[in-house]
Amino acid sequence: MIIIRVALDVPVDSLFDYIAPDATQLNIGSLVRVPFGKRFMIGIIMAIANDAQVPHEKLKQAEVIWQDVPPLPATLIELFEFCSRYYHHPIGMVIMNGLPTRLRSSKLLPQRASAPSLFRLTDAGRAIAPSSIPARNKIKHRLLAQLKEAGSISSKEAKQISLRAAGTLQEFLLQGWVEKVLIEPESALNTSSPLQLTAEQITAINAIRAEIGLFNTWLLHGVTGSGKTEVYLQVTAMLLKQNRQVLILVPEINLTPQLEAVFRARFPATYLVSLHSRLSPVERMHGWLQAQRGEAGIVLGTRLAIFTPLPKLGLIIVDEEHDHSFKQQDGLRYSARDVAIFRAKQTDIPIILGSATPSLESYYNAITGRYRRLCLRIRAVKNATLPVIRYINTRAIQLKEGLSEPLLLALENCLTQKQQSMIFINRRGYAPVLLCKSCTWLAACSRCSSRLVLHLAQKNLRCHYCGHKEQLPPACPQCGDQDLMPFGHGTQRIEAALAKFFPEARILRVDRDNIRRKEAWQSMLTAIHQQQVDILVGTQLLAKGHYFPNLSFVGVLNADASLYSTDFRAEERLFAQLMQVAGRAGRAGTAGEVLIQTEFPDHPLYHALKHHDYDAHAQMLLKEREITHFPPYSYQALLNAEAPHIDVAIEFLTTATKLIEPVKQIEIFDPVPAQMARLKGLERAHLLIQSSSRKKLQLFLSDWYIKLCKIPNRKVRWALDVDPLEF
DNA sequence: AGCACGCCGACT
DNA sequence: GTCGGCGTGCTC
Repeated sequence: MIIIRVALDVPVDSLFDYIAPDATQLNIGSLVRVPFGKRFMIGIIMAIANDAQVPHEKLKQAEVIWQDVPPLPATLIELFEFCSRYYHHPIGMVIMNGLPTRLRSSKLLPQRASAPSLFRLTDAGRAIAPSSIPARNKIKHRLLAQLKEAGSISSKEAKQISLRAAGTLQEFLLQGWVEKVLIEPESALNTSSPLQLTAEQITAINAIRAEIGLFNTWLLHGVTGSGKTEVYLQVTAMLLKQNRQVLILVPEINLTPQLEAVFRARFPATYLVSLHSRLSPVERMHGWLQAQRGEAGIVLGTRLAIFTPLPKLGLIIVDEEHDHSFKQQDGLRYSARDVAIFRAKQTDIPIILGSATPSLESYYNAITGRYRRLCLRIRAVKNATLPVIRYINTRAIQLKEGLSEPLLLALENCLTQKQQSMIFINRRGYAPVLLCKSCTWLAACSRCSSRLVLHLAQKNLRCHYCGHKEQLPPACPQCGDQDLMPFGHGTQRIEAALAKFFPEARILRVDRDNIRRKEAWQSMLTAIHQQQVDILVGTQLLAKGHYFPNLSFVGVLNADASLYSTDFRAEERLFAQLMQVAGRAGRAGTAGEVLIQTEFPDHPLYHALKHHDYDAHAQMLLKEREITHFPPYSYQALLNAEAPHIDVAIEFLTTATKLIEPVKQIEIFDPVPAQMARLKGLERAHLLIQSSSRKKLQLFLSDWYIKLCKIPNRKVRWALDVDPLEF
């Protein structure tokens, strides 16, 4: 009897044994449908054995092995196993987290989608007179017409004519009217770039190319506008020429279309697949399968794309590596950047981490020699200099609707000179607080320990943490006073204020509320580029990776919020954000100016920012981290617990600490309520574990995790977060 | 995670 | 007498 050991999507850290289905090819990594309890599930064959590890009477027979999906490659399974070990998460759940949902559903066999192929008109096809085809056969006529005009048609173009065109093309193929042409890998090394490369870019490209077949973590540290993308493109070109695949990770869905367009334009003959959570399940599955078959030369996606099978992988690029959205915050709490580094090492290929403001972890690794840093200090665009940064002390000055006189003046200047300007405020909605003038009431979320944000346009109050919405009350629910006062400023309020101050200006607000619709952001970008906008008002969405050629002024409001935060990474994040925002100004020949309204203009962060001195600031933060013994000078793990009542969560954590025998080099902190103590109706607490040795921490966690699973677990949901970013 | 089994309170 | 609350425990 042959036994297969199967990983399933259940929160149990073990495999499940089944009798192999009769007379089928058995492969490790194959998808298999098995009976589990009362239902059926999809699992992965992890091992094949002669004997089961459970009594024989318990064994059931697996139903069917998916033949249409090739088995997961051994290296991908290894990657999953690493994640399971490192993040202490059941292997089955790790694997299922990495597979497209459509493959996990037990719906039967997915249709095969291939990379687009090219159909070229043959001489026989050219000789066909349109009149010989019945007029009612519209698809044939249109296909033939297009073929005669262009000489060839890709399956993708054919699809645009009609969804049934693929069948018609097959008919043409059988009749010998067209022939199938393989799309060639990048035939020539495409070095023609629109710009003259800077010396720094050339140095970086040559350094990476010189060791293209070896594992290396390259930290591409380049100021905004220094042309990091060009370095990615040049190295990618080299690998595509060698018929290797390139994986590119970007932090946000909003950034995929932009980078996708750049890569598509540079490598028109390479098949590019983009993978992110906004795709339909079928689209995602197809992209994944095309990558697995090696048909996709470039895979570009968000963090989930790190788990794509890529048989010919030759390079990984992580753009904006410092971005926190590479870390998944629930389920498998992995960092796609860190997993990417493991994967590069495993495959023995280079990985490029790109950023204008590297995470302190990466920066530290670079200066200690674990990573190799390549610096781009000069902006690649001719005549573009870094913007001048000035501060407005808001404690010494009167504000009008949250805006200072110098800032309004600068905006007016831009308007008269017909240049674009931008106001950055990291707060959506109209006002972050709504309070009653006569009593103490303020609008709070019933499910979270948060304030409700006033959204005046929609006349409602919203919780930005759980998404709860409620109608704006006409009067104070506590004392009945009708004088409810919005306090503080959000994007909507600033937009309204600017409209009042500059009635003739064209103002565009950009925040999450505004770009919900799929195409909204794209059309806004077009409007900005066509200079149909004078003043942009927006959140950090505006700061990330976009190029606004006519933008010469940036105003920053309310940046101080995170200056004296309890989160030890808040300052690092703020600095990165401000560098990014400042980098928007003055890129193409126009001198840029940045004005920051702050109560603490003397804060060291602002000093470093003024001189665009990332290194000075990073060195300063590193000193602090060293003294306080925080990452990168220590490694952390967080045990999170949530329960209907905080006491229960704390009690669970206290029990958890009691399971620990004192271990050298492992620091255990006291259980404390989380920053957002209440979220979505549950109360949360956590416990921090810290060690200067990653290895020691891992050993400890492995042992502890087993014990944690055995705690009789009433109503407490808990999870381990290794290398946590949020507390 | 699901899903069943199981043991105590208010209903046709 | 049963319907149903969700506490406990298992799934190969």
